[in-house]
Amino acid sequence: MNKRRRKRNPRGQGERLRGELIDAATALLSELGNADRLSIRAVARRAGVTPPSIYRHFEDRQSLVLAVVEERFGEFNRFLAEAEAAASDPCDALRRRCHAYIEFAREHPGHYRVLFSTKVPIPSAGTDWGSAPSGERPRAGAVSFFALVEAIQRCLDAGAESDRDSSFLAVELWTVLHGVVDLHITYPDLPWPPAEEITDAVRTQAGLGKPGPP
Amino acid sequence: MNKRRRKRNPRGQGERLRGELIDAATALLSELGNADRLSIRAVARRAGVTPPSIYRHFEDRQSLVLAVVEERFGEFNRFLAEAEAAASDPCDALRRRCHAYIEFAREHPGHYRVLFSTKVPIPSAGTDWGSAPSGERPRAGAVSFFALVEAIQRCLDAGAESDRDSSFLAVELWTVLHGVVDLHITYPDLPWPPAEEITDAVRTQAGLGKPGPP
DNA sequence: TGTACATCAGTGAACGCGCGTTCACTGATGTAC
DNA sequence: TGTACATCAGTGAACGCGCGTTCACTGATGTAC
Repeated sequence: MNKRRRKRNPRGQGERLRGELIDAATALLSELGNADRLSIRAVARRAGVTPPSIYRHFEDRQSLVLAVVEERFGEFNRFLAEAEAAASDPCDALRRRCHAYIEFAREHPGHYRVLFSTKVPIPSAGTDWGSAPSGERPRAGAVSFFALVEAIQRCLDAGAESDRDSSFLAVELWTVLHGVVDLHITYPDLPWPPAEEITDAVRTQAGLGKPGPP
Repeated sequence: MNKRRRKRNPRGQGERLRGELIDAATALLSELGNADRLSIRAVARRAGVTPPSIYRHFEDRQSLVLAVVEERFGEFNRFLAEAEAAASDPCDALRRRCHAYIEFAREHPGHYRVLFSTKVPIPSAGTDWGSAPSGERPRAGAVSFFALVEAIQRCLDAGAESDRDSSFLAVELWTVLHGVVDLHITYPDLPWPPAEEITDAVRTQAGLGKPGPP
């Protein structure tokens, strides 16, 4: 394919390729929606580089995948936090957070799948079965859960009326958010009502629609 | 591994292997939770047979996978329908249907994932990329959706009070059911409240908890 | 009852593929003198 | 200002693997006579 030999980065700038590899892997992951299928060789092709050059920047395939996933999780959490910024009150902030959740999944379905439908250590594409270090990664997904708990608690503190605590409500809401976006990904052709309408319905039914009387 | 040569089925009984292959594939799929990773060779090993013998019963890998998935879908739908049998009224039937949904996913997480988190034509494990016949299969998942719509309609007909129609309510409920079981699979170690409690909360908040006044 | 033979369920060897990973290497860039 | 040299980002060839699929075959089972 790419006959031209890559113009090498100047000395001391070797880190630049690392970024390009992560970008290439990100793009591929977005198309594949599955960390399993992300191969070293495909990333190398996409980045215009030979496979062995990846090993200068990542110990092995697993490390590359983890680096990419880590970045996506960061982006996801930042995107949701920023969505709250323009809110007028805690319940509005929660609404915006939920809508941002849906928007992220709609814009990046492949990444969403990798983040929230992949069991932790992420198994391998090629040959290397059997090594299953039970890593730290469930935490990464949990970060966004705890952010949701806090957002809900602020609604309750502002007077929203519910007979459940923030933790239960967060599970309820996360569940419906995940359910709606994940089913959209699996069955894009069913005649869905807008995802926001479904989650709004659950959110308001649960008593988190608006702050209490002033 | 299995040095002993398989005792061949008697003439005219060749179909028996077909069943054993589906059983082997079912067991593997349950462990893998991912149709991609189901390989012809692994199924053959599990069934105690050589890989080429599979081609006497299935045209290719894809056909084998589809046959297995079809069977699991049938089992799933039957299980939910049977759960309604002992119900005292339509709302109780709906409750039982929801709980059965959760139970199936809890008992067969791998199968659940294949059924409800795999985009339709099911891509391949080995080499054969590029062929993407946009099959008939979204329908299979949709069957269980329409059964849910009908179960909800029976609740409304029996007097349950809701300001939404059965179709919207079905989406709402399916969403929370899928969300809760799927997140349990991805994050089994989070301190979840019982799945039934979450879906019951949404179901009753939506007005489907009990039939209306007699 | 005995034998020749057709059937057909399953085998064994081989193919070409993409994969992860290793190794010794190349050759432009920057630095020391 | 000019030259020898160390650095190190990236290459090219090779490995052994499991995969899907093909092909010609084997040999026990049942049937025809």
